Amino acid sequence: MFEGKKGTMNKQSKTFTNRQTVTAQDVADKAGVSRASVSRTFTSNGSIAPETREKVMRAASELGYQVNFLAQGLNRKRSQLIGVVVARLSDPFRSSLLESLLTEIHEKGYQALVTEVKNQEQLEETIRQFTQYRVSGVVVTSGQPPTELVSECVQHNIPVVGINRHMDLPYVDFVCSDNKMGAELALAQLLQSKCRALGWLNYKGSTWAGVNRGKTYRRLVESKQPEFGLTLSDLTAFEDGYEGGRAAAHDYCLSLKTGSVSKLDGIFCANAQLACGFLDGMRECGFEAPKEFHLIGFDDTQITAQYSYRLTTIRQNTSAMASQAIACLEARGADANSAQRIEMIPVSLVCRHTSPMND
Amino acid sequence: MFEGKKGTMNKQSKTFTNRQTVTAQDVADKAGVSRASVSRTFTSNGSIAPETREKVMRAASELGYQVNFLAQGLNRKRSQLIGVVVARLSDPFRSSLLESLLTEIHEKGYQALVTEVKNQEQLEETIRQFTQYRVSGVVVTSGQPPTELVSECVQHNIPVVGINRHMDLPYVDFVCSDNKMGAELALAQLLQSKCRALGWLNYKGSTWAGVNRGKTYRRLVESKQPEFGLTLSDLTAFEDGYEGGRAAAHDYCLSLKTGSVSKLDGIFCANAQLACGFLDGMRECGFEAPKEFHLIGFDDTQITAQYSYRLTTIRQNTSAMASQAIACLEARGADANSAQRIEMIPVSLVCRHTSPMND
DNA sequence: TTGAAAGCGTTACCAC
DNA sequence: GTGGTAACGCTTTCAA
Repeated sequence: MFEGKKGTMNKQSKTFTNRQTVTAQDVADKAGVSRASVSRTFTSNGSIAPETREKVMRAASELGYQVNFLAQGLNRKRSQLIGVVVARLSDPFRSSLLESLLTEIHEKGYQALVTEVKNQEQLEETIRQFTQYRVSGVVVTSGQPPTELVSECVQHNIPVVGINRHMDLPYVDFVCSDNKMGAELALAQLLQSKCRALGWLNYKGSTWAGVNRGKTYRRLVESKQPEFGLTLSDLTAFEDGYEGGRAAAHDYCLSLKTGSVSKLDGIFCANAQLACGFLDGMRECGFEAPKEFHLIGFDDTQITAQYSYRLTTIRQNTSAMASQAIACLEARGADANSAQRIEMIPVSLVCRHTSPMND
Repeated sequence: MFEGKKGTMNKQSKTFTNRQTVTAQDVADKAGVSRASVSRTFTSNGSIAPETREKVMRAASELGYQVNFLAQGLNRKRSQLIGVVVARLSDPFRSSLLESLLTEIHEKGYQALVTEVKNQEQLEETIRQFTQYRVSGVVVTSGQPPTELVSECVQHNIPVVGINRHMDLPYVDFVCSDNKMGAELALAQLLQSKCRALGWLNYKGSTWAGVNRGKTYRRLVESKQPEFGLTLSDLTAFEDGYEGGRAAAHDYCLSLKTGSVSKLDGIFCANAQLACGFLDGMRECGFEAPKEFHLIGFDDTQITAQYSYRLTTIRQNTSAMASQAIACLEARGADANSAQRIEMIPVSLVCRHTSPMND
C-alpha cells in the first residue's frame, strides 16, 4: 500500500522534473506487478511466469528501464566488474594483451576497470580500490602484488589471476605462455640453421617472464650442448625496450672489434622491442640478419612483421591467455578453495626474414 | 540502541566467520560515535571535530575499514568511475592516448571503465552500461556515438567529451589536436625543403581526425598556391595502418612507371602507421627519403623514432589532451548547462631523417 | 508463481 | 559538531 503510493509519486515527479531515473518500482507499477517480479525478470534467478515476464519486459522497455548496477552490486556484494592491472602500454605486446583481455571480459558480460601502475605503491592503492568496487576478479599483468594485499583479496573472496608472472600464493591462479616450448622452437630453428654460437639478449631489470625465458632457454641449450657443441653467451641490455636493444648491439659490436668476445651466429631475445632495437643497432654497425647472424624475438607484435624488420619471433597467443585468465577467475569465484591452476599457453614460431624457414 | 546491538553482533560474527566486510557501523561502534560521523570523516563534507575525526581514523585503520564505493555511488547517484571508449589499441597512438587518459583519470581520483568497441552496436551497449554504473563522465576516443545515446547521457546528467572527433551535439565537449597548426608546421617544413609537388596520403575510410587533417591541409596549400606554385595530389590507401601505407606506395610507384602520375617531392600523411608503411613501400621500389622525396607523418609514436624509420612527424600532446578532457568532464559535471567547450591542443614538429631540419 | 519486507552500506538532511 | 533517520535501487528469503 505504502509502496504503491510511493511508486505513483515517483511517476508523477518524473513527469514534472526532467526525466528522472526510472526504477524497478516504476516498472512494477506500470506492469501491475511487484518489484520482486521485476527483479526476477531481469536476473533469470527465481521462477517467474512467462506472461508476467512478458508484461514486465514491455513495461520496462516502454519506460526505458535499466538495472542500476551500483544497487545490484551492493546487494549481491559483488559487481560485474573485473579489475585489470597493466603497465607500460607503450609496449605493443602489453597493449595487444590488454586488447584481448578487454574483448574477453566484455564477451563474458563484465566491464573492465583498468589501471596502469607505475610503481609498487600505485599497485597497492589500485588493488585496494578494486576491492572497494567489489570486483568479481583481478587480473594482474604487471608488477609484483604484495602478498599481503593479495591475501586481502582472497579474504574478501576476490579471485586473482596473474598473467606471465608467477605469484607463489595459494589460491592465486596463473596463466603463462609456455616459455619452455618457446625455447624449444627457437633452438630448433637456430640449430637447423646451423647456428652453434648462441646468444641470449635480455634487459638487466627484466620482468619475471623475461627472466624465466632466459633460464628455460639456458637449461635447454645446456642439455643439447654435448650433442651439438653449443655455446651460450649473455648479452645484457642496460635499458629496456628498443633503445636498450640497440645499445646492446653497439656494445656487442664494440666487444667484437676489441676481440673481447667471439662472434655469435644465433641470437634469441626476450622480447620484440629489444630484438628490433638489436637488429637496427647491428645494421648501424654493418651487420645484417640473416646473412651474418640469425635473430629470433619473443612476442609477435605488429612491428615485427613490418618490412624493415621482418623478425622471426615466438608468437604468444594473447586471446587464449585472456580467455584462460577469465576462466580462472570464474572458476575460483565459484569455488574459492579449488586447487591452484597453472595454465601454460602454447606458443608458435613465426618464421620471417631474420631467421628464415629451412628447406 | 538497536543499532548498537546490531553493530556488536556484526563484530562478533566477524570473529567467528572468516573476516566479513567491516562497515561504517563497525567503525562507529569501535570509536564510540555515530555512523554519520564516520561518513563525515571520510568525505570531507560536513563539519567534524578534529578529535572525533582522529578517533574515527584510528578505529577505521585498526579495523581495516574501507568505504564501499557501490553503496557510496548508489547514494550519491554517481560513482567515481569514468567510462573510456577506445578502439584498435594495436595502433600505438591509440594506446599512448589511453595511457595518458588512465594516468590523468587516476590522478584526479577516478577509476577508468575501459571498453574497446569494434562496431556501432557495441558502442551503444557500452554507453548504456556506463550509465548503469552511474559514471561521472564518458570519454569517447573512437566511433561515432549515436546522437540519441549521447542525449541519454546528457539527460542522465553524465558529461561526455570526444577526443579527436567532433560530435555536433549541444552539451558535448570536444578536445582535438590542432590540425591547422599541424598543417602549417608540415607545410612550412616542406616549403623550406623546396618541395612543390605535394602529396597527401590517407586511408579511404579514415577517422574524423584524418579527414579533418586532410581538409585543413588542402585549404592551407591552396592558399599558398599562388605564391609557391604548388600542386597537391591525393594518395589513397585502401587498407588501414602499415600495410595500407605500403600498398599505397606500391600503387604510386606503379603509376609513376606508367606515367599516369607525376613525381611528388613532399608527402604529408594522416598518421604514423600509414607513413611508416609508405616509407617501407617506397624503399621496396628503390626510393629513399629524404633523397628522393620528403615525408612527414602525424602522431609521434615510438616507432617513428626508430632507426629504420626516423620519421619526421607532427607530435600530438596526449597528456595535454587527456587533462583537458577530464577537465571538461569535471566542468560540465559542475554545471551541466555551460557552453560547449572546444579545446584545441597545440602540436609540434619533430624533425627527423625523412625531412630533416633546414639549416 | 507471487508479494511483502528485510536488508546491502552509504550519505544527507534535520533536529538538537 | 553530532546523532537519528530516511532515502538510494536492488535482491532475496519467507509466506501465502
